[in-house]
Amino acid sequence: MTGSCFAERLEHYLPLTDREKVALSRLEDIERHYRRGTVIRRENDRAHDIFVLRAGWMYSYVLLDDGSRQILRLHFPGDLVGTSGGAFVAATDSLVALTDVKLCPFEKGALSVLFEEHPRLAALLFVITQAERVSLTDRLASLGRTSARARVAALLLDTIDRLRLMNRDIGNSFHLPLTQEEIGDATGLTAVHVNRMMRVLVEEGLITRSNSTIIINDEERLARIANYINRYAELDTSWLPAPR
Amino acid sequence: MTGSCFAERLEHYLPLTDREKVALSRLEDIERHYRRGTVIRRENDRAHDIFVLRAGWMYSYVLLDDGSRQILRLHFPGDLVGTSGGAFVAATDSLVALTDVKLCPFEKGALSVLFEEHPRLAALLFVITQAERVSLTDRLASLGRTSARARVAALLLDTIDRLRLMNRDIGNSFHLPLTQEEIGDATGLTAVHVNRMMRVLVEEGLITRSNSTIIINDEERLARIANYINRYAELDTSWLPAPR
DNA sequence: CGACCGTTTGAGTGCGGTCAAAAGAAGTGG
DNA sequence: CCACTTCTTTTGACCGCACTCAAACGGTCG
Repeated sequence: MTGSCFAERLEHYLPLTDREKVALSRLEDIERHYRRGTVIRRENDRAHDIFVLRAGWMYSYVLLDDGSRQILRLHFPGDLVGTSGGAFVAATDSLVALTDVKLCPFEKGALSVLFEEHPRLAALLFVITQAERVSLTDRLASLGRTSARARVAALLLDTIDRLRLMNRDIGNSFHLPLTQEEIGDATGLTAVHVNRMMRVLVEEGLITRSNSTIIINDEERLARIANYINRYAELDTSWLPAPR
Repeated sequence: MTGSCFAERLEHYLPLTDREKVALSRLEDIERHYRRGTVIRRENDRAHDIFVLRAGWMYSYVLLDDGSRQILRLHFPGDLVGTSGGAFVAATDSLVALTDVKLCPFEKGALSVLFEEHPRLAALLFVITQAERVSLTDRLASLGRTSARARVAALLLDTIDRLRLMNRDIGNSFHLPLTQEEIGDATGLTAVHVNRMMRVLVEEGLITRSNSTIIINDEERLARIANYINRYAELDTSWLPAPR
């Protein structure tokens, strides 16, 4: 164990050298704890830092002029969070802790060292960023061209597949600490309609709910109605430079 | 002039060294021409190559099971196209030429050299990828939380701002070679409703149309109703490593 | 135990979709 | 260069999915 959560995630795609692991562990020198509901950073705040999410769930969102909210992405342990700070002086989105979280902030300048001394890690970072971009385009198609029922289904599937990345033995159920309001803000629906769609999925036997635990009964059929593709299974790392 | 279209784009953010320019020009060694309407690459094709778009417009899209199409992004001269190929063996989207185009394909392995020998360029590539990711999240909020009228307005504004990146003296008008069907597929609307919304924008005096030329009469008000932010104006390159 | 937040359900509305048809523009072949 | 076809735009009438508003119910945390 290197103690680096991010290294652990990256090793799913590629075995890392010791030097690389040490470099990555630098990003997690500082660990901070935040309570459920804490706003870690607001849109337009200065974006000095990027974060490694070590434990707990977060999400990023934007508020529109009319007061409505769009949740841009859920974040799970092992994720790099607030990466848009790498491109802009001011944060483009807000970050909230959905559960209690352990978060490791690092200055974006720390990436500079990575790019200079660890070209393979930098390239892997690029690959992962591309995968996230593709995941966003999947959601774009979901919001633009699929029904409310399909959007809710897609959110559930995306969530379980991403949880599986860091936790192999999840099976077909997981705890979902999102309110229906939040599911609505992620899928572009109202809380009321999310409720109805969840009930429909239950009635169709596709999922089961008890409290905030979701059981996915028929993953294949759910994926078909949601037009969902699991993008996280396999990345192409064949072209990366040699490790240092 | 280096002859590299991509280098020219990057110099808007950062003056490049001669060595860097030479490295970038490698990516444009091969230039191919395609006619308007040509499908350059289909979803699930092998994604060996990434492209520099030298001239003309393109777009990337996905088809859903029910036959509907979501246009994921428009591409303009100076853009890197098909970058998702960097992360996946098979293409995640299809690429089509909207006008006649000049396109420079390069193997994704060529990026490896960039990461090893030009850390600053690699980091700049990372920055630009992040900016594109943010642009996608803006569209996500647009599709998820804004009206049809606002979505069409946002598409027009995003287009003109991106054209301005490579062509300073565009003013407030541009030629839009998209059909209303295509605008619909980009904004998650039907062609019929796009037509209606365009007419509304004209009636409100916000834009003027003649043939396929768009004049933006009141950019500020249009941006307000569209909830639009120009993300391309300024990127934070302060943290990048030293050039080589 | 009460206050609060989230879930659930019902009734009615409206934005954007669907279907259809006609007019206009652009490409194609003789 | 014209006749024909096909694609695109435009407009009208109607429909339905998802939204709004409202109220009741249930869980949870001071």
